Amino acid sequence: MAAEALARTLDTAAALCAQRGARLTPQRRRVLEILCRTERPLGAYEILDQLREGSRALAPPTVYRALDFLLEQGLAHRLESQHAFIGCRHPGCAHQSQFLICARCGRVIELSDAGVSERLAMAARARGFEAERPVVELIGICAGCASAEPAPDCPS
Amino acid sequence: MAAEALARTLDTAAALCAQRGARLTPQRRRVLEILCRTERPLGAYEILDQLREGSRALAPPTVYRALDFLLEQGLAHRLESQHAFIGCRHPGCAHQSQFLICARCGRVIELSDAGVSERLAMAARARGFEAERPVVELIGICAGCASAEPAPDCPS
DNA sequence: ACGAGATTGAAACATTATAACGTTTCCAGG
DNA sequence: CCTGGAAACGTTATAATGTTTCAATCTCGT
Ligand SMILES: [Zn+2]
Ligand SMILES: [Zn+2]
Ligand SMILES: [Zn+2]
Ligand SMILES: [Zn+2]
Repeated sequence: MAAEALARTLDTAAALCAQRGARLTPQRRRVLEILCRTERPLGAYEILDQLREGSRALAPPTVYRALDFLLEQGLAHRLESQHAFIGCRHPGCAHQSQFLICARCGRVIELSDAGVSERLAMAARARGFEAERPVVELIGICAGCASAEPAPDCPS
Repeated sequence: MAAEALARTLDTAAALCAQRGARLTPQRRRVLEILCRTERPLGAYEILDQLREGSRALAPPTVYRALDFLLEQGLAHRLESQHAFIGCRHPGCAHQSQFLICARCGRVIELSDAGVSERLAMAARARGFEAERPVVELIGICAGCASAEPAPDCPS
């Protein structure tokens, strides 16, 4: 994420937390910044490595606690299929997300497609199931990678 | 799964594999049986524990290899949000599944809702994204648990 | 029988995540 | 200003999940 957009995202996050009485401490803010600065999703231990830059010795719970907070506040998302985390692309707006995850370049597109959410809700309701936490992730090939690469059946 | 249904599922699996030239070895068959006999999804190490009953000392790769085979053949599914595996409820029929996972009792309903699949495909296609492996899991409360328990806002 | 390829056994290792416990920091009320 | 309770943080150890590696064995077509 570009520097300006990053600053704006962090400001939005701070405002949201203030408004909710939640504390976006320096450490949590730092984790959010690391997440948002990166295009790709990051594993907890990758975040930890970046947090440690500057010779501080931090342990796994530190980063997992910060992530729990960010997930609760809707400032970050967990990609279950990747065991990784990503900064939310539109924090504040309550949203059910779907993720398009490129298996080649690792980039992620965060959607909030109402049609998909509705269909899922319908399917669940029809079985008397009350959905609380949807996990919708499509692993595949993004537009950029599809055009940059030869077709799957192209003779090299 | 009841004994009869289990036997039928295993026979179907054997027939499918034979037809494809894939080898449903005793070990793989045993893992499939463990998966299908159980209502709930099972972690790899839970399966391993059951495989070991009879004092054999098996290592993790044994069960992961069997699971890889079953996943490839569409005889089992992996629940990404649970780090667990489940036997397919309708093997043979090519299908994209969605899973309703009860957070209370652990039971799983495997859907193959065409409307959901289509909506997802549309949303992806609109972004030039070619989905290869969909992960759709709704965590929530199943009908049985909802009726058995007091409402969330019920004063105890 | 022979050999290529698939399957299995076994040990070590890598990665991801949490439990448990103590300390520090923050903030509201006295 | 004190002070007590809650939230946040530090630290160690450990649980849970998944992979690499290499050697031994089995299967099947020739
Ligand atoms: Zn989001
Ligand atoms: Zn890509
Ligand atoms: Zn299935
Ligand atoms: Zn239930």
